[in-house]
Amino acid sequence: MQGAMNIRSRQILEAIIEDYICTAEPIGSSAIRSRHGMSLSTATIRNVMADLEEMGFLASPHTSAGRIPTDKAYRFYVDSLLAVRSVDRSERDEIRRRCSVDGRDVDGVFREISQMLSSVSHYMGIVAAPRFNANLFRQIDFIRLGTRRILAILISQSGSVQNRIIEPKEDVSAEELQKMANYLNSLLHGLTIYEVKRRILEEMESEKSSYDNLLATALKFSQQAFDENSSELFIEGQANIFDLPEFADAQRMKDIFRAMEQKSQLLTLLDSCLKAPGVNVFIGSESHLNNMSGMSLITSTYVSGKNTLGVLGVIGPTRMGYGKVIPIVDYTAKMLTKLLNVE
Amino acid sequence: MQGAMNIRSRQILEAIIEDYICTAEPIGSSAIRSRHGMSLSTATIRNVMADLEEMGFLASPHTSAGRIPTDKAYRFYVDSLLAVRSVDRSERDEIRRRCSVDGRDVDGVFREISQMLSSVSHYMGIVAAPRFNANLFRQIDFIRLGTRRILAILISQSGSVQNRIIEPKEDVSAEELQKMANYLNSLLHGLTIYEVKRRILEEMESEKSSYDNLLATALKFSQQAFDENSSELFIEGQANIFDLPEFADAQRMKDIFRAMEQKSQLLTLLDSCLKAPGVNVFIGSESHLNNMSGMSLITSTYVSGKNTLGVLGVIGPTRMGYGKVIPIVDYTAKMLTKLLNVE
DNA sequence: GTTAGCACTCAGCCTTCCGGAGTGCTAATT
DNA sequence: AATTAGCACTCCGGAAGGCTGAGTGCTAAC
Repeated sequence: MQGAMNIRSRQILEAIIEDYICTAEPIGSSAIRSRHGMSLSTATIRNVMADLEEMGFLASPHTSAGRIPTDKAYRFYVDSLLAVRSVDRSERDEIRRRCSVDGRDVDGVFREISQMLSSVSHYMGIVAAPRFNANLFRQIDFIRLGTRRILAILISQSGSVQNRIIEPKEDVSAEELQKMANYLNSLLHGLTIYEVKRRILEEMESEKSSYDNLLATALKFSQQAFDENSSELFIEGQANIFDLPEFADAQRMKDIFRAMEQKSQLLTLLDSCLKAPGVNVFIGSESHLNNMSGMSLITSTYVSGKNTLGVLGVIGPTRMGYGKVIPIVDYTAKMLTKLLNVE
Repeated sequence: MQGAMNIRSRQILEAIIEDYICTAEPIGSSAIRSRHGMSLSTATIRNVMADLEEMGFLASPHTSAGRIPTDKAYRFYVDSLLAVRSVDRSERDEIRRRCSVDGRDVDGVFREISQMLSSVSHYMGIVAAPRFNANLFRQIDFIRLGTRRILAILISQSGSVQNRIIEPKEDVSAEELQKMANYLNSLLHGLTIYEVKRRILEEMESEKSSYDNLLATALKFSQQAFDENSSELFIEGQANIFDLPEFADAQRMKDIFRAMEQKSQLLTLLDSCLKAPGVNVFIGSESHLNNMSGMSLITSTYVSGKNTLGVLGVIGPTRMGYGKVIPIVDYTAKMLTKLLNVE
């Protein structure tokens, strides 16, 4: 029996995990027996539980409490035990209903989807808007706001809009700005933003000698305009998490709150998901994020054509309803993909 | 002595308020005597305190604890006792340093200022971006994202950028869109957004009969584009609040969190400040917001020309350092005003 | 009007004391 | 050899009691 993972052990592990997902309380041997109609005695179940604990699937908060699944247990559950259901009818309707763009602003679309994810899953929704850099250049506009103040508007192929305020050393007239925009629009047409940046640098190099002031200025502006921009992260429904019993403690709440406040860490993690298509599940410490112990993250990517644009997902406690949430995330990612690919 | 507010009572009230602001703990008669070098006996102080309690300036959590200032006390303190200092040198430098626009995006400016307010005050910073409606129209652009999908970009005089995705029933070519934009830009030039909306309705009415399809479509698009948009609210530094002892309790934290999550209530309050120029202080229940008991809000307005554009401020516990925070909010509002009025 | 003195109150903390849930071990049963 | 009944043991959590110290209100003296 030692070390082996026979059918009975699996059943018991599964029972514990599923009960714990519901109750958030340590599960004892008798609870398993009664709630799952097992024909085994509690003593036998205890023996199995002791084995499972030795194998690292279970832990006990203290001697006389029941068992709690470890991260390893959830991992095993997700990989081997879980029957991934399809999305419920009502959830599917809700997702479809709230995946729309008409009349919204671009950010609003992502924010809405994040909200939708949180309300459908009852955990936190998270959507990383597409990195502007990963996009194709579409158009740049310069608008003169006043003396020595210019608004640059950048638009990508997918419709993301960025703006930058630029304060040049010398004033530039509206006509000159128009010329600059025309020049840049023809120069940069059809490039990726990444290429755009390189192109601008090259041009600056060659333009330096020609002393064409207007073009030089145009390039300088555009360089500023395309300067690093952290892609936006929409996290919604944090209140959902705070209602869960395992986060009732004030310190725990603060930790989570801080983790969500520094979005850069999360972004790095989500960025790494860009390379892995489809659904990803990070359980507890697997995310390697501070303050994220006890939390799991389920992500999926949304794409446009061949480009993976961004990542969305759900953050919840490790004892989250994986069987329900995974399909939700998956379906939402597909809906968003569809939404962005109307041509 | 009954009811009267003589100098000694004031001094004692002030002492209690200031001590409580520092310690967040009920203040007893002996603490006042020792910490403020009073030549009175504790018994006398107690008599005064009893009077102040009767007048509604003090409350005691229970019989054998010290006294706590009420909202009424803070109000009296702010109105009558408080010596408003000017901003510290170092704070002023920090504010100036972080009030800049160069290279930022428009929202980024407001977010940064909100962050700055929170880090300088050690409470929460809050900035309501200008309501687009309160602005002057500058420019509209239509960009064709694909079949039956259009991106409208609206720019106001002050440089706020809004965008809307529109899904028309029939496809429209890029050239037609250009024509529409030109038409609208000339039609709406120099109007306030508010007038713009009315103008569009009027035009739609008269255009209806002429059956010029292009113009009708243009008007329909612009109507959608100018549709209601909730102005953005940037709240930063919530973690500052969660570290205060009075919010150490989990329930309290949840309440605040929820209050900040529903921004619409806060927006209504801030909107009401638009009419009142200069610094406003809402103490505790004065804000009439749910879940805002125990919190105070200090606001000021920033303007452009004659238009009051928006509101910014600081949210903290009622026992906040009013003497320090009021000048900070005031100075920041002035700096932002200055920043937006470079012509 | 002010103050010293004193009895009184009460939150906070510590300790103690159960009860209950759950365990691990052992010996009996299948 | 696996399963089970039985039992002693552990330990959390809540209830109850007691003590302390800070602070009060009142009264009588200054």
